[in-house]
Amino acid sequence: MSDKNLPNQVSANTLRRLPYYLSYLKTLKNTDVSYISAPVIASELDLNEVQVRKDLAAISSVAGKPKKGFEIDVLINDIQAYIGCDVNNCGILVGAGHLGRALLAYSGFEAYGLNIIAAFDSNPAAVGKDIAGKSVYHTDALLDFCKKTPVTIGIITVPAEDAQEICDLLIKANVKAIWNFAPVKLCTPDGVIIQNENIAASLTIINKKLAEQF
Amino acid sequence: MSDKNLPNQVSANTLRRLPYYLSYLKTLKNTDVSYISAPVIASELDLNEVQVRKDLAAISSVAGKPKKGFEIDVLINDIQAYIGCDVNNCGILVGAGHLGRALLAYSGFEAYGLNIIAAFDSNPAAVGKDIAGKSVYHTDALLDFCKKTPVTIGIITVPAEDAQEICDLLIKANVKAIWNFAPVKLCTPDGVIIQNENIAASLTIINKKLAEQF
DNA sequence: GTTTTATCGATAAATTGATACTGATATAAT
DNA sequence: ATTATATCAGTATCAATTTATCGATAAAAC
Repeated sequence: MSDKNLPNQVSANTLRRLPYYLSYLKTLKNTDVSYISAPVIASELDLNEVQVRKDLAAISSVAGKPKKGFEIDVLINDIQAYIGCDVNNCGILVGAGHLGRALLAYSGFEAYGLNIIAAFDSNPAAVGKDIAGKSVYHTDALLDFCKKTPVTIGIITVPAEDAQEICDLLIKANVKAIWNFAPVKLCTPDGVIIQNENIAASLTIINKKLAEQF
Repeated sequence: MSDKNLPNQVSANTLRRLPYYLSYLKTLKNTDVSYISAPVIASELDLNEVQVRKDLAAISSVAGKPKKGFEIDVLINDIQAYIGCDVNNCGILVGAGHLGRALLAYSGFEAYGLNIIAAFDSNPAAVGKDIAGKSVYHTDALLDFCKKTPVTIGIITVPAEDAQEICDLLIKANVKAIWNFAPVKLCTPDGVIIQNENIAASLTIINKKLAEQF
């Protein structure tokens, strides 16, 4: 049973806020304060005080102390543990275009438990290259690669029209989760985790707000 | 007055779905069908039928026809217009690291009305380079640049600890919106639009789902 | 031309997430 | 030691979003 004393139904919104808490708490680590209260976090991060308390209660087993707040070090540890900083998932990336290369080179994912170990592309010009110390193989080699080295997370950075095909391939390769950067809904069997990253959506929101303002 | 016959309070969630509608509708353009119904879109995109209808009603002035649905071409046009594909916003990017370079090179933003015209970095090694035809200048030159060439959108891809400083600089340079890729809450005066892009959040969600499953 | 039916649009219900409120409690001040 | 107070945790309220229901209607079938 996956029974913990923490609620196992934390909303995606809460999850989204965790990295912000973490980043803020880390800025306090160098200072001399060792406790932080929910109202202070809330005002710094422009959130509601109760919301902060609920978020923290959901992911941390430690209780806050009246008049002082929460112990910063403990909070940092709990958030990191909850986020999965301690896990180590192997990932491969398919589509070594601009976006793909950037993600390959980006070093921030290790802090969130993801280790991208290789990339794949069907473009002969990309195959064989080395990006940030990671090799780019031909997509045809993907299945064999995953037989030898079990991969948990597949990252899709191919154009929208190719995304489903790559998705099918990744599922055949037995990945447990797919992180999809193409703006398309992928068809997947039950049990495979899909996380859509939607950069265009943010631009849409910006455009809308800009248009509203003027 | 910014009065249209469309509701001007479309939720962020709806906005987030629009790119998916658009991408799906475009796949139908090559086929021989010219009408699409809300139930079909819903099942393809794994959404609720009513939700699809509401989203479309919010952004399109055209009515759907019983037994047929919505005219695909009209929908595509309406979504594109709403998203702001037709606008042309000038953007600059600060922080020509891995992520920054990727965004510079990524060609998909034009389709959403954003044209990144230059990049800035304080690292001498990056200054002077050309990335995807766009020059990287020193951050010190940012203010002058924006005086000559008005910039609407500032993109922050610097490390978390430098983000606020760059944010202040961009505001001094009179940008109207800031697209922030650092996982920190930025302090800004009223009137400046902030859109946070939070790649770490997605990883958090994936990790959580993976942990739940096993 | 009439009937059947898929889909629409609108309204209502339910769910979810955010915010406000209240009593309890540990810390700090007197 | 006693009092005052900031903050916590839990409960209740409120707002927003999603989902369900229902009559109306245009297209298709007969």
